[in-house]
Amino acid sequence: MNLLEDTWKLEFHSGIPVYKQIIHHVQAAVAAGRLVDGDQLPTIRALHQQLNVNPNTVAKAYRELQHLGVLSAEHGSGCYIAPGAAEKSDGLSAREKKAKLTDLCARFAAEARSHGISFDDLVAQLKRQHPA
Amino acid sequence: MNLLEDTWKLEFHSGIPVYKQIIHHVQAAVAAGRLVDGDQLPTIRALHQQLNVNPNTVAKAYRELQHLGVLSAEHGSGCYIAPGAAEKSDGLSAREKKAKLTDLCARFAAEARSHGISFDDLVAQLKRQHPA
DNA sequence: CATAGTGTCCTATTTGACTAGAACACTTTT
DNA sequence: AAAAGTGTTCTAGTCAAATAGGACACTATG
Repeated sequence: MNLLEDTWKLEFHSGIPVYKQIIHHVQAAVAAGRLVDGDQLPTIRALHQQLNVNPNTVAKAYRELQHLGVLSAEHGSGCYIAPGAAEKSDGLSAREKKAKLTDLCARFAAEARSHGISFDDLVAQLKRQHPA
Repeated sequence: MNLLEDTWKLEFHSGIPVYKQIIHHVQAAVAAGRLVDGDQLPTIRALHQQLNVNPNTVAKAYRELQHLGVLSAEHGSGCYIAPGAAEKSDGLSAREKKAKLTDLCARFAAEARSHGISFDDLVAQLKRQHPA
């Protein structure tokens, strides 16, 4: 499979950082089974050229994916999907996951508001509780 | 009641902006009934002096509180709790609300993670869905 | 009317996240 | 060995949010 042939619709003005969008694309591909253990990912320079972003931005995304355990970067060779990467997500497709995420956020925000908790407090507390 | 006598433990290194902490303190006091309609809040300069923060930081908090409808600022006179401010929050005390918030965040994060949704996606989606 | 006290506005300064560019270090291939 | 291709690292540049400092406008009090 070749990620380069996909339509990576990066949204530069969505407020979501580009490097996180890249992460999300890869995670979705892994979750959907389009990328499996050992598959080689597009080169940092290849993605940088295709997406018109800085090589370092792609590198940051790959670095974080590496830290998440979904990819293994080998210096001088390339980046490959790490063994067991698919197990780090459930079997939902990207669309299903997005729908679930939207629903989850809606319920969460509604419950918080019903308790008189402000949205900002919510995010602040979430960040504080976040393990990593 | 006198807010100045309270222990306003501002956490400067918590990642939560100071002005939001001030907002939270006032909201908690209103929710707990320690502040009622017509009560005068500490002067911007008084709070600035007590908390060792810039007057403008306090002003920003008060401005936002005013926008939230919990306080009414009268130019040249002072800031007062707006009528009906208490109705904007439920009957929980600050401590109870905080406990509820912590619990809510924990359940939320756990559910998201069980679906393979990353924490950052969570926050990004929350922000996008947030009406205001 | 003058003075002191009040909220408001305008303009930096700081801080952190994000992105960018170039040089470096390692592997593979020839 | 040499060359090309790879990930890595270092040093800025950009932008927004948060904070800071001072000047302004209004009100109450004497």
